[in-house]
Amino acid sequence: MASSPGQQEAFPAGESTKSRLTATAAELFRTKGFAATTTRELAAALGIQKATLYHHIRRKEDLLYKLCVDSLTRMDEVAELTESEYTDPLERLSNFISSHVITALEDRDQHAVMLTELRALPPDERAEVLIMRRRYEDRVDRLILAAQRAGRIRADASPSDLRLALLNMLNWTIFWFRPEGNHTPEELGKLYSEIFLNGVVI
Amino acid sequence: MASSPGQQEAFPAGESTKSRLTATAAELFRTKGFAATTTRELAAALGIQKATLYHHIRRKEDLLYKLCVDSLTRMDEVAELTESEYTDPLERLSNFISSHVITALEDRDQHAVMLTELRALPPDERAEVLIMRRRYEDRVDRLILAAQRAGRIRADASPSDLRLALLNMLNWTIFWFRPEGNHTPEELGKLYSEIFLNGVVI
DNA sequence: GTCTATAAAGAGATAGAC
DNA sequence: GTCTATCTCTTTATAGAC
Repeated sequence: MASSPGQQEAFPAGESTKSRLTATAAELFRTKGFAATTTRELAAALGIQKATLYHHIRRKEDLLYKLCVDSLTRMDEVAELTESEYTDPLERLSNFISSHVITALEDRDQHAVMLTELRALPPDERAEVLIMRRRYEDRVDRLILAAQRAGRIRADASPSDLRLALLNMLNWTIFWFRPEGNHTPEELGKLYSEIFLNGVVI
Repeated sequence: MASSPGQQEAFPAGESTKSRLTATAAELFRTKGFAATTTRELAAALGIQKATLYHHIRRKEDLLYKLCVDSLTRMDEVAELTESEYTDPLERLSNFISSHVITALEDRDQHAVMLTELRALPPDERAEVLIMRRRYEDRVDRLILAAQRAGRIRADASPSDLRLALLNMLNWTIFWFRPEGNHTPEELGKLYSEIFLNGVVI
């Protein structure tokens, strides 16, 4: 449907300020950190004045909160979908690893900010995000427990200990991954899945 | 030797301000982030006035720089020592993993700050620290390459790719490790060594 | 080595016009 | 939806006495 007068343009020349806001904030927050990113820098990166920023948000923290919620919502949706596509416990686990890495790296800026800048959120919003994170971790624990009960992976370590080891390996990737680098997210997901499941020893 | 008048006390009642400064800064920088930690908070945590802080340091960044250098110096010393104690490539690698985890977690605050707050350093100092980091990474690459050449671990991935996977798993631990938690650094080092080398599949 | 007092700059956020 | 102008508070760092 074509846009009618008085409404916002259906096909603006560039993306609207609102839609660019989140991505631009995510990039700055990831590279400089939330506290070290000023509203002046953010406005400049968007090509608008500081004051205009406050037409779209109430506070700087609003941006961080939205980034965290969006990122975790997407991670959970993808994990749910991946889980539904397999039944074998080990296949579920290895495909979870790949799709976690791919999704996190496709959304690198937002995902990195969600993981590392959570402490800058006001207490209530931080608590909300922590609940979402916990829900995701519980999902991983269940995948691991299922593989243990099927006798496919070691059961002398708790699901949460194995989950921490796994997410350690996957999450730190955000600190050095570059889209223009040597490997695609797909390749990294495959490598990490192989290492976590089978190790590097021949 | 006893202290003589005019010199600093040999056995002060508490630790001197200077010696407490680094550890206190490390703790604050790790928990709040460098940018979000104010000199007021730091002074308050030390029980001194803000101005007194500037008798010991020139700038807030001085503290960050010292933390990074001290942390990396210690990591490298321990790695060197561990390497000298073993000759078998696989033993060298597994013992490196354990001692990396133990040393990093014993020095948790400083190590975490070195890993996550480097971007807050002025360019020249950041470059210096990056060189030290690179030296440490090269050491890990050599350990991995030696094990590959001995035919003990997979050689279809480059040393740097395997090193990134390994340090991913080890480094993220700083975000959730608590000294009072379920596991000692020794136990975690052993678990991560087993997983990296042999995987979790039975 | 520590203090009180203060300078100077930078930060988040708002008022009100267009 | 965006602007210019500005308020108010916080920040790092220094001056100078004890």
